[in-house]
Amino acid sequence: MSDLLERLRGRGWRMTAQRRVVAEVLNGEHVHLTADEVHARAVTKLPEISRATVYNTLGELVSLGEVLEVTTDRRAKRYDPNAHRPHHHLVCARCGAIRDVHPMGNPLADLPDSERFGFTVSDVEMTYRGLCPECASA
Amino acid sequence: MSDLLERLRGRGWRMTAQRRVVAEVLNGEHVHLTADEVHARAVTKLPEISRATVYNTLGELVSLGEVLEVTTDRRAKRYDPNAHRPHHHLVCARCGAIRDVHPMGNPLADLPDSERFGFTVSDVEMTYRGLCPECASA
DNA sequence: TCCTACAATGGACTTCGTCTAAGTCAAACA
DNA sequence: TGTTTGACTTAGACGAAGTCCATTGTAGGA
Repeated sequence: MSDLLERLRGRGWRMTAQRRVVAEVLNGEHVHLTADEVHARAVTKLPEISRATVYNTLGELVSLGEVLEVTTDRRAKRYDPNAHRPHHHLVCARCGAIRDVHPMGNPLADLPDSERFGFTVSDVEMTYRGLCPECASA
Repeated sequence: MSDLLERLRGRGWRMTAQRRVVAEVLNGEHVHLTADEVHARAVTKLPEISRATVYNTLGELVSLGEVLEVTTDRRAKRYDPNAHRPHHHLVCARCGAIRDVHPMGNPLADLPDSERFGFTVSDVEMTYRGLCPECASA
């Protein structure tokens, strides 16, 4: 994750304690935290950090392309640091657990011209839904 | 749409003016209204209908499987009466226009076992994004 | 060290949606 | 047809998630 900090500094990001802490919290595989969860963890490292700053910093990381916003339900947005490798999501319908997945095939090619309505289609988001092992056996 | 009203009555739905109006508003192809838009249109036919009733009725139509909830952005949920034929959505990233689309292929089969993490996968939602003809030429 | 533009703060505000208590009415039944 | 009753509707309070803004603080360059 220090690569991230380096990259950000290289882009002219002013480095502050708050931004460093937010970047540190967003680290790992299958990490999909809400803004409030990020805030809660950031507070343990930097007690005076405000919610607004967490929102601002997450928004900046998203527009820099370093973090993805994930919306799997109508609750809070989640932030996914795995922006380098394109992927989709698998969500447990009961407990909300999320996994990053990499389906085969090319879904963009699966949309015929007759179904494009003249749109310039550039991207597709897929959300698989089901039950995780724990919820399926419960 | 009177089929819908018949089906609902057959399921023991108490028929009220409010419910009839909501069902009438949700009629057509490529209809994806927010709850407030449904309310605004319902009010022109039945001025005293309340927002809460529109929310209640939409929620009931969704749990009866007659209407789908669509979330294409972080704004309000949209309600899609095209629940009979499974489909996905194509969304304009600039103006938010939505079209129902039917991609080829079977995206569920495209998720290898090694990418299922033990989940029982039952469904997939796809959202294509791009620019509609008007926004692309602007 | 000082300056200044950029960042952080906290609280008010907005949007979307849910809940509640009280009033109303569709439809079953006499 | 009139009565009755419990489901339906209403208005407004409430809540969660997120944005905005005026003020205060500070990173990093001169």
